[in-house]
Amino acid sequence: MASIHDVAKLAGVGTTTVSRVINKKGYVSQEALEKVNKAIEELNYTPNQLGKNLKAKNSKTIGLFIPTISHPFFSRIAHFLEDELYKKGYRLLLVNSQGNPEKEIKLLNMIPTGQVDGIIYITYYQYQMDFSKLPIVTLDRHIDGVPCITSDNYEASKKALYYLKKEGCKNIAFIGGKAATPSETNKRFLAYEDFCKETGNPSIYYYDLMLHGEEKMIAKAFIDSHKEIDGLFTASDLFANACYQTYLEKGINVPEKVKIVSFDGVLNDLIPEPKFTVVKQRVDEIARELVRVLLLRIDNKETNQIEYIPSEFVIGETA
Amino acid sequence: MASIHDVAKLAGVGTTTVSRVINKKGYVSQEALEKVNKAIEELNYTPNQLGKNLKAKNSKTIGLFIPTISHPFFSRIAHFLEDELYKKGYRLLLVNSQGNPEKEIKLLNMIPTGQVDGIIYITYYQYQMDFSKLPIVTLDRHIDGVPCITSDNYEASKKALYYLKKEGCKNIAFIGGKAATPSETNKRFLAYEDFCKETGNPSIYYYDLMLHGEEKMIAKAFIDSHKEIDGLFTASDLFANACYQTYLEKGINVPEKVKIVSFDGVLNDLIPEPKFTVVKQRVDEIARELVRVLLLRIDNKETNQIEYIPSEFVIGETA
DNA sequence: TTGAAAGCGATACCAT
DNA sequence: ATGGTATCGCTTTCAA
Repeated sequence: MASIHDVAKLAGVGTTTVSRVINKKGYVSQEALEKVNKAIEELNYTPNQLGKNLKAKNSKTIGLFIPTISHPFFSRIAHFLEDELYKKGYRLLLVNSQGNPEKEIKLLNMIPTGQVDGIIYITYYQYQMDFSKLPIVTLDRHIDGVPCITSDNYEASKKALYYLKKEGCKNIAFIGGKAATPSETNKRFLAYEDFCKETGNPSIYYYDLMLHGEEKMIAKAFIDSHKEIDGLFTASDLFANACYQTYLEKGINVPEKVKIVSFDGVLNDLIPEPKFTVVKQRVDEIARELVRVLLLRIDNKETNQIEYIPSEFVIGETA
Repeated sequence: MASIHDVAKLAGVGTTTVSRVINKKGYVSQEALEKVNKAIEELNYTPNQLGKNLKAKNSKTIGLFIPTISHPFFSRIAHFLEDELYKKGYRLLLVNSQGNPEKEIKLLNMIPTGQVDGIIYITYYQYQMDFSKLPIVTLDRHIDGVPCITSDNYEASKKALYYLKKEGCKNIAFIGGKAATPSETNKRFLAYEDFCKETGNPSIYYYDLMLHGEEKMIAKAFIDSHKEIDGLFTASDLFANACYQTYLEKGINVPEKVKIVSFDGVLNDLIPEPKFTVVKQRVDEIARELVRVLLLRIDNKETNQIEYIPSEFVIGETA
């Protein structure tokens, strides 16, 4: 592989001149320019990024720490993140860490080793580590001194709940998983609690630590023991789908007998029917903000501690 | 940030000795070892990977070129790829390139620039570029001189079709998208054609270039104009789901009136019901082989031109 | 056992 | 306008 020295030698100029040509920076005579370009062509030369990285002390790469890319919400956000980072001249390095906290700790080291310039942090584990000086930004999760981007979980949930009430539901239930760490997503339940207090709606809910994949089982047991439910607010699309299927099996019509509103909106892009009525998170906007704030942080600029991205309420066929 | 020189100076030894300690390589006296470790501790030193990369002329990073990570099959394969690469000491760099061939061409450059040591190539675009000398491996797709890993599309499809026949279907149809480039996935249709010839099953199919997201529309039109169908082999889970929903709307019972078998199996992990009867691709095995073969290639070792990974036939509720 | 020094590939200061 | 040279942080040869 040819290096900048080979090009310089062949062109009969110094490496500085070659560097100037490559980066279109500084004064280069027409004559030198042509000689250098010819040499580059001839040697099929490509500047080595590793050398640049070392000199520049950055890698133009961002790490994405995610529980698993194999989940529709996470893969969607990853998609937009990669797009947005590419536009800003960065690459995205993917790290799935669900079920492997050691891996996460080990790879957090990619910041001091220079392999990544910063990290977008979307995972659950908790350590006693000080993140506040690191170039990190989180989605949904609260970590001391680390900026957090999140949807307007509370307001959007309230809106969804009042919509169900307006549509005539008298016994609105909540079903959703609880986050293991302090997270904005828990405000979906908080909104439900407040809604019950405000309106006198009976408090009927499932809200606990759980694993992905258990939705159907939980939904079934919950629905079986709560025949009075006529409105359902689910904290995720996967739960909404599980509930919808459960009612379908029982021959209970949705939305006539029971109305369902879900928080998320990613399943609608994947599965054409049923079109769920959802609080749709603006995944593209969230990704854009995560990137914007992280790059500010890398640049040692001031950032907000937390930022709320407005979601959309989309009426589908389930409520 | 402390460098190896700072450590050497503080410990009162040469950089060589520090390097030996870090990499546990070569002879180091007990005394020197302790001094170095103490200095490392004191300076909170972490070896810089950028320097290592430059010296070693590799980045221990593999690029994954994928149409979009936001598709259940691709995100699943990405999950397993990252896992497997991590075990081998590599990182995964993600590139979504659907709708952006220029991006793909530009980033292919990460090989000569040293940003990635190799590429796992799962996209559709076609250029007149010679890939045969590059450290690349593909999933499903044929490119001259590039190793290809794929499922046993033909045999598995045949098996699925004969299963439908055995279950009593007389009018078995095929529905699926056609790949724009030479790809093993097209053998799903080839198997159907051969099946019709072998058994005298009438040839009823949709097989054309299409976009993700059009499944429902296509399925509906196809089913509307082919009332005779009593068995359906779909080339993807998203199609199977679209067909299932269409029959559901029409009040036609699956699997009693129409049986559906799908190729893929990723939707079953996401959505609990219906449990589709599927040819389930061994995504974990595929990922393992992609990594194994790519690393061989990077190492300039001989590899097979193509490798078939056996899939599993899983009986669910739709056939 | 140890360390000085060269070298990986690129950039940039500074003199010319 | 141009190029010699030092430098980024690390590994490795080779001589001591």
